[in-house]
Parts: sequence; structure tokens; C-alpha cells
Amino acid sequence: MTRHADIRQQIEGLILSGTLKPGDRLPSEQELVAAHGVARMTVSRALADLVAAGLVVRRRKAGSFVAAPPSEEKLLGVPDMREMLPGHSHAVLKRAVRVAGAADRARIGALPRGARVLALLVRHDSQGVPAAMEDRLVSLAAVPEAAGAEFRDSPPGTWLLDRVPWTEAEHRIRAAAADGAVAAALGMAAGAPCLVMERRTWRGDQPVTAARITWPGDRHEVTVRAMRGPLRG
Amino acid sequence: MTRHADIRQQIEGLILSGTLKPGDRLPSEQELVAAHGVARMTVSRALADLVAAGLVVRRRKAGSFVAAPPSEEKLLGVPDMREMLPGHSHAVLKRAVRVAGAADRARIGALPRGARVLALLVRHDSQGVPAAMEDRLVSLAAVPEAAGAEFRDSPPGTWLLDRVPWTEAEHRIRAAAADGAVAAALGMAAGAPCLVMERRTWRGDQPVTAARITWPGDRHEVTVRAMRGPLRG
DNA sequence: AAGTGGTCTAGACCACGCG
DNA sequence: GCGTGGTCTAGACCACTTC
Repeated sequence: MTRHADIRQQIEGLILSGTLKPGDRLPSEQELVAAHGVARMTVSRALADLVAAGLVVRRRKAGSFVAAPPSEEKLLGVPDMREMLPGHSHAVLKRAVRVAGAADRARIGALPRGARVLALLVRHDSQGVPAAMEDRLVSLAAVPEAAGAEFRDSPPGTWLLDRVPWTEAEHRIRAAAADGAVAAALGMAAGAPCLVMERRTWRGDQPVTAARITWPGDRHEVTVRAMRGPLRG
Repeated sequence: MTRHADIRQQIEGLILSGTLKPGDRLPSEQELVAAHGVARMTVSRALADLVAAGLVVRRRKAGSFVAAPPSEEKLLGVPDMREMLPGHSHAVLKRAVRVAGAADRARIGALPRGARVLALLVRHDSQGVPAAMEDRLVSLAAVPEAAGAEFRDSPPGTWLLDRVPWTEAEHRIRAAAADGAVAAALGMAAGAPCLVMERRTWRGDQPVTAARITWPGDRHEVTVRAMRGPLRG
């Protein structure tokens, strides 16, 4: 393990474990130099790597800070609900806290024995017209404060993105025929094509949330962008 | 413009313009130091950035080389046809070279006046059973050698990935009802849900290819993964 | 004004791996 | 063996931004 990698890993651990939260200030380069007994370039390299990984932002004179979690949607090129749907509003139809069962574990991933999850069913509307259904699980082990959230102002996805630093996300996308309940809720014919997105998010090895979002397929599409080339755009 | 950024941009230009091809050797650090009149750390930083961007690989004693284009599918988490479909084979149904018309430009993007494109229609089979249809345009300005390719051994997507360094890719994914021709070719009922992926790829500002791939929605799904955290995994 | 990050220098030692 | 990259040092000057 090189020295810069070691320094970097220590800071990374503090961020991913939640000890350092978004916005918290890191020690200055000088303090890190003194603490680790290395040259300033070495500390600089460790911090530069953390910046490249998106975990830290640095401002002259102000210092280095834990970065706000980036928008998952932005990174993947999948627009936010509120950008995607003009005149967006949402309604929480069901809300329950329960001990995770086998079906929940299958969706969200491995959880500790007896772990509790928050289960949500949310309808997203565009200008008052139902536009998408969201069926979500949130691990209360990863996000305890979600138990008390009511998701009145922000839908659950946005609420989570503002609070939880995630490290890995997976989207599975498929086409399916609308089943009766969804078709009725979204005002489409049963059997019409739908786009179903299943999104799972982790922080380190720990599952955070799993969401299934169903869109009328002919009304919406999903865009995914990837780039090579200059670091950070 | 900082010195390391300047050095990096020069090398990047040689790679993206195709002057340096995958596998070509770059000057050694010492040669770059002499050529640019900077300290070795500065050259090192420029090369490290190129490595982080995936454009260069470095090996001790051997030198620095232009990286092979990464698998687009791997980066986006979309499996290759040949991994996705057990017993994969393919058939080129139509193959035409033409001057790009308005419809072609709308799909692939802005092309020079009079630019020619290769248009392909390919059926992908799994164990002899039709599994997906691919409708693709390739810009012959970006990939002149495609005009002579027959795509017997490799399907066009794989063939292109092995040859063209791309810098940006966009996938648009939607659900649609199968139209009559596609339904017939894939052996599904007309109106059944399909996953339609439109993929566009650029090298710098230059469009390279546009592909529309139609899958039976109930038989296949697409996975997209994203990661934060330690640079390079 | 002062502290911070951003960059650069001119050296150095080491580990790896090709010839 | 020896050229290469990988890392590190101990300084330095500068630009920016907040105080």
C-alpha cells in the first residue's frame, strides 16, 4: 500500500462510514502532512484522487470538504422525475415499516437478521395526470432517518439522493405488458407496453434502496450517456 | 492552461484524431521531459490523467501505449450480444452504402455534405432462434474501412468496438409495441411489448454509428451499473 | 492580509519486467 | 542488467477566496 493510497483510504473510510458527512470539512493539507509525516505532494495526491472519485470538493482558502452526493440520475443520464415530468407532483399511496422478509431480501439484497425496511408505493403525476408508479424499499439499517420521513415535499428518490452517499447503483430495464392494477392507475390499456426500471443502490457492501418504476412505454424513454476522455468532463 | 494539461491535451489529440492508434507506443517520460522542458513529475501527471481517462496504459520497462478501446458494453454494464445470447449467431439481411439523407442525419447526427453511410439490417439469433433485430448506420467518414467489411465473423457492433476509439455514447431506451415486420422476424405477437435501444456513438464531435436494437421485452432485460469510489475500481 | 489549494521543480530511491 | 514507470521528498511561487 502506497502512502498516498493509505491516506486516501483512511479519509474514504470516514466518508463512507458516515463519520464525516456531506459538507464536513477535512483537515487542511498542512495538518495532514503533519499527521502522516509525508510531503505535501503526497497528501495532495491523495486528495486529488478523492476529488476525482467525486467524494471530496476543494476550495481555495476555504478548505477541503466532503462532497454532496452526486445526483444518481445525472451521472447515469437519467433525468430526475421532476425534470422529466412537467408539472410534477406525487402521492404516497402506501407506507409501511416491516421486518424484511424473503421477498424483500430478494429485491434489495442481503440484510442483517431482523433488519427493518420501509416499503413505499408512490404515484407520480404530470400536470395532474398519473405518469408513473414507484414501488420502493428502503433499508432502515442504512438510512434510519427514513423511518420518520413523510416524503411530502420531495419524492423518496430525491430525498434519498440528498442524504445518502452511495457508491454503486444498478439499473435493470425491461419492457413488460402493463398488469391490470398498474394499467388502471396510469390510465392505459391492460397489456400495453411499459418500461420497467429496477434500481438498486449500495453504500459500500450495504444495500440502501431498491425501486421499481413503471412508465407507459410509448410516452417516455430513458437516456443513458457515457463519456471517455478528459477527466471530469 | 497548466503545463500538464497542455501536454496531456497534445497527446489526447493525437489519439482521438487517429494519428496514434491503439497499441502505439508513446514517448517515454524522459523524452517528454526533454521535449517539453518540464520536470518529470509534470509529465507523470499528464500521463496519469490519460490513464485515468482510459486512453493510455503504462507498463514498466515497456513504456506507455495507446489503450485498446474499452468495451462500450462493459462500461455501461450492457452485456455483449454474444454473452447475452447463448449460442449466438447473426445474419446480415440488408447492406447498402448511400449518401446520407435527411432521415439518416436525424438518426446519426450532423455529417459533412455528401457524406456516405453504411446501412445494415442484422438479425441476431440464439441457438438458431431469432432473438433481436439490429438496424444500424455507420458513418463512412469516421470509419472508411467499414465500407469493405462483410461482418461475417463479428456482428457490426463488435467489429466497430474493436476498431474505433469512441469518446461518447448515448443509449435511449423505450418500450414499444412490436410492429408487424419485427414481430414476424422475431416470432412474437404483433403488439407485444419490446425493448427498443437506440445507441449513438461519437469520436470527439464526429458521429460514428447509430444502432436501433429491438428485443422481445419479456425475454430480455438490460442492466446499467454505475460506481463511485476508488478510482479504477 | 493570510491561509488555502494548485502547480511546478530537481532531485531521489525503488520495483518491475523485458531482453 | 538496465530502462521504465511508481512513488516520494522538500522545497518554491502563484492564484484565489474568504476573512
